[in-house]
Amino acid sequence: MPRAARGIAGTRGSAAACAGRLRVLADPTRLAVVRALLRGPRHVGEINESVRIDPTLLSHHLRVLREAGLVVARRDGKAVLYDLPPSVAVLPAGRAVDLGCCVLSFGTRR
Amino acid sequence: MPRAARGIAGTRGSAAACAGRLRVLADPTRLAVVRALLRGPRHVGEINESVRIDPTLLSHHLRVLREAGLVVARRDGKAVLYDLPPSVAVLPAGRAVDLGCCVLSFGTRR
DNA sequence: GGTTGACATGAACGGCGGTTCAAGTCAGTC
DNA sequence: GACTGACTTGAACCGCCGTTCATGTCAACC
Repeated sequence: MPRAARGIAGTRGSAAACAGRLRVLADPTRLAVVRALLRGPRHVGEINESVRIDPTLLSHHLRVLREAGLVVARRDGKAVLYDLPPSVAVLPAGRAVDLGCCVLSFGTRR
Repeated sequence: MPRAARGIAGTRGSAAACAGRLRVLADPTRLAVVRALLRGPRHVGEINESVRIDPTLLSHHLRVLREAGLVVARRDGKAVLYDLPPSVAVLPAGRAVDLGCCVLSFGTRR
């Protein structure tokens, strides 16, 4: 288990947990994934149209996000559909994620 | 220069820059420092009353925050006073920091 | 049931980042 | 101007994290 996810599990609600979740998002790929999912559920292939990296690498990043509870996955036929769990997506719709300890909101542009 | 700060300097405004700034905050100590400064300027000694770590280590973290532009320092006699630059501290007063690419807001409790 | 397409998982490598230790700077005080 | 107090800087260690390569799984299709 990655350090960030383990930190979250072990210290839920503490400052360390907050830093742990931020650490999960402190990666361009994972941040791009979350921002893509803010616009709605996406298959892995669709996500990769945004981030454009080796699918294996994307899968690893998705695992980190999953273990941090920042995304959820479910099978959709041959593909897998990723989405933000209700606890993470907050108003204003498609513009912010709730990390529990803090809220990360993105600008109106883009 | 730390990777996070270098990433910011080299890719201002991009997703990588955003991730870089998040990475700077994705550390319990640095997060605690910023949260302490949200309540107003503090000397290093005062900051350390919040975070309780080796002063040398705190100094290193403060340097990372400085190089990321998330804090500013100025001499105050024998001590050094740290503060959030105006561009970073945003409304609601003492509750959020503006990273340029996104805004990080903290809950009302604590 | 074999094949293909779409992802996930495991192992291993390399580099960055947090920490520590030792030394340096800067400003007051005697 | 030596001394102390408050930080800062530099070098070095080492573990974690992002990446890659190789392999495994799961579902649809023929």
